[in-house]
Amino acid sequence: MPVDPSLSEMPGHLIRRLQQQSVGVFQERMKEAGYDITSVQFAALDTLQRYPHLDQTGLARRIGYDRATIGGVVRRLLNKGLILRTPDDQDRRAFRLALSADGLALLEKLRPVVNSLQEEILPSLTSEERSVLIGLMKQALLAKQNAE
Amino acid sequence: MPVDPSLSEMPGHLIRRLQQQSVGVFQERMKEAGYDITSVQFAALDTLQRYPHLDQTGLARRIGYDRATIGGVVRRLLNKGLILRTPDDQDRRAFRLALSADGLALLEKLRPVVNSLQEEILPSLTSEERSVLIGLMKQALLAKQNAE
DNA sequence: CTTTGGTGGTAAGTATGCTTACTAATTAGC
DNA sequence: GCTAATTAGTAAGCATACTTACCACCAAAG
Repeated sequence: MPVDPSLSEMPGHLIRRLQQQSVGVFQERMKEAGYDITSVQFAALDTLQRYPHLDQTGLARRIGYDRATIGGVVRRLLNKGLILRTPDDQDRRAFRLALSADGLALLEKLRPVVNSLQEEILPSLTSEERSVLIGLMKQALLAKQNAE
Repeated sequence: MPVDPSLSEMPGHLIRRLQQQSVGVFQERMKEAGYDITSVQFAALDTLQRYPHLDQTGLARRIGYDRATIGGVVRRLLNKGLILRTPDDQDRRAFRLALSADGLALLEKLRPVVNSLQEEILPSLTSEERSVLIGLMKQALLAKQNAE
């Protein structure tokens, strides 16, 4: 029983549904594993480990968030004690972000959970199909990034 | 310059980025055309035209929203005068939803805009690639729906 | 050195989306 | 026919995400 013939053909609708399921799988697995972390928060932690010198705007750009949105994410991660926020020496408007010891420890525990959950996001796809899908999604995104 | 090698390989992250771009394209084109309608609201209007007898929960199920979320969408569409909400004869808990005359007229004007915008959501993909991507997304979603 | 433009961060407002909890009403079980 | 389990809708709370507007500050232009 297809949802709606017309809507179900629209990429925008399909993407939205996939996003819902993706977030749902992530939250479910995290909850099962006993962690209280969203996919957005994981992306922030992961990025801060790889790029420790980022300020908030840099972090937002790198993961693709809005400057305003990242404020809330950073605040919640600060409240959980997972990151540190120190004023920039050169620029008194900016704050440099870094993982705390707790944040680093948590991140390393999260990685295997996150990695194993990736396959569940796209169930019923063979690994070839999954690779094709990932490749196509990257292609669609890259064009956008180059356009700016 | 890829964003982050690891994150950029994760379907969940790619899906989220695609969703952002999809919504962004939709809002941009709608704003240009002079309409104040979100993609979610369009999906609701479209579905109500095809299934006029739906109540809120039925509408939510059909498009894939949460029961709680649809309440806000319905309220905003009501405020704009685009839909009608009448108590159900058989079930005094439920409300039947239908397009208003304004809603129907607006929907017909929106369709061409929405249809032409679908291709922009996945730029730099050939129509074959787009078809493959849509097919794979549908496949990944169908499995989920069958599982419930 | 000052004015002007751009940038970092926050605040407020709007719109999804979820969970949990609640009320009211319906249905199923006995 | 009454109780128990479901269901429709709302409310409250949390977490994205966006826009616009604002303040503080930096950087370039004259």
